[in-house]
Amino acid sequence: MDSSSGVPFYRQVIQQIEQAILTGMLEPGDRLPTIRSLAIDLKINPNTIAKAYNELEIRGIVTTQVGSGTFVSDRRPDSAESERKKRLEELVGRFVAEMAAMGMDRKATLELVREFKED
Amino acid sequence: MDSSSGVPFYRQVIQQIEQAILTGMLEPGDRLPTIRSLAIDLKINPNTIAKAYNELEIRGIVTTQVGSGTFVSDRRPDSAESERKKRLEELVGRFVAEMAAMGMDRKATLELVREFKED
Amino acid sequence: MDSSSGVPFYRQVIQQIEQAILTGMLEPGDRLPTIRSLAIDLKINPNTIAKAYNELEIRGIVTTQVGSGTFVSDRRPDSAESERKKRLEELVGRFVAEMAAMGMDRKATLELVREFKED
Amino acid sequence: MDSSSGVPFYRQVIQQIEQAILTGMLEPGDRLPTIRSLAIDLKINPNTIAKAYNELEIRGIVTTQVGSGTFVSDRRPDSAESERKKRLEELVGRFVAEMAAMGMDRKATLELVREFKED
DNA sequence: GTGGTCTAGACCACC
DNA sequence: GTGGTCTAGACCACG
Repeated sequence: MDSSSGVPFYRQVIQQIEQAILTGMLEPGDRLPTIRSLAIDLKINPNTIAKAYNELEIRGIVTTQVGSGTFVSDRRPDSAESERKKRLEELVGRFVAEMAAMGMDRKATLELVREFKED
Repeated sequence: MDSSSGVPFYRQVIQQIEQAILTGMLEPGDRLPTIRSLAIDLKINPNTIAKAYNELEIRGIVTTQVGSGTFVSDRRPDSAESERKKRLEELVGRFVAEMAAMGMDRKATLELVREFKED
Repeated sequence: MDSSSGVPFYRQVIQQIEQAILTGMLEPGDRLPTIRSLAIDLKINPNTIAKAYNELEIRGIVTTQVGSGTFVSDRRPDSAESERKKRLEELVGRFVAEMAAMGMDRKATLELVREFKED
Repeated sequence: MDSSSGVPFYRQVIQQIEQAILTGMLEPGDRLPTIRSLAIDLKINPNTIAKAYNELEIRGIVTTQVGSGTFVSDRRPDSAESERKKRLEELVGRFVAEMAAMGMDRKATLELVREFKED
């Protein structure tokens, strides 16, 4: 959890779970950590996890069995390709705009991306 | 104004003005639109514009002359170089991570940035 | 609010709003009651209303402008056509099954749907 | 068992048994499946079946003979007509509302119900 | 004054 | 022990 990013905790949780599903770390049918255990792990309030799980359920990404847990839903992200492209487009677009706002043109931006080293 | 992006209006205003200065559309000494006229233009609350102008003034990018308006200041918006670098680093880092999360490696990411076309 | 029905308050709120949109009492662009005013009206906790509004937003039925209110969204269910069809199929399927479980065959079911009068 | 409907399993079991009695599939004096066999059949926890049978007994719909099984009692399940109508009304109402929320008017809804084919 | 986020805690239904 | 519902209250960002 990154409390300084301004991104709400529950949204960070959602992203991480979507991430895990995308990368195959979580597969359809897999059980998510219980609300309480994850809350303890992340050191945040259980209700915050519950809110994240709830949104994932409304969006059809997971399903909930009261009394037994929360599971990755079978429905695959079939919206898939088009949705994925849309999201990539959006990601790149926002990045280019932010870099431009910092005074970096496309060439300079490319240079920075190329040379970026992960910690 | 993009009300669906989650970026606060006042921050969008700030970015657009910085952008305009960077591109030369606004030059040192130029007068910015009045708070009220801009508010009407953008169809948002005048307080929101005021907040943006205020933050721009704090950062030394514009100066306010009570009674006559708000002007682009002479000082270039060079918020200390180190700070700037830090922010760029952060921007690029987050972007690279998000793209990786979508399954794009550095090469694919560069390709997308290179080919991105603004609307 | 019917506290004896077993249906959670927030779900009752959702249904009533969907209902109001259905009947045209609420139209795209209309502003919903504020969370707090509705909470007072219905004599329940504001957070409960917020939960209902939140779910409506996730489902794309309303949109929220922090600071100014919650509005009936104009976007129609743009969720990709295939996704939409799937959901409709699911909705109808479950309904037909439930009616069958109550001993109603297709003909009787159609009759009931045809004659249903909104409150 | 429909785990996505939100209706508790034990209540679904109750409904199905009431249903079976209503339609004559089960008659007074008939023996219900044992708790364990039904649990295996439906792939749910035996406690859940037990809870359903228990509630049916409280309501006088079945009687239990320890050591020999659970039997349909003589009293007919006539909580009957008014309750039944209320439930049907509710079922249809919610369905119509959900379809409306998906942008389907009454006519389109009827069409979908008419043409729905079970798997 | 608008909604958003987070915490905390109580009580319930289900397995 | 699982998640669900509801209340309460604090603090924040936005208009």
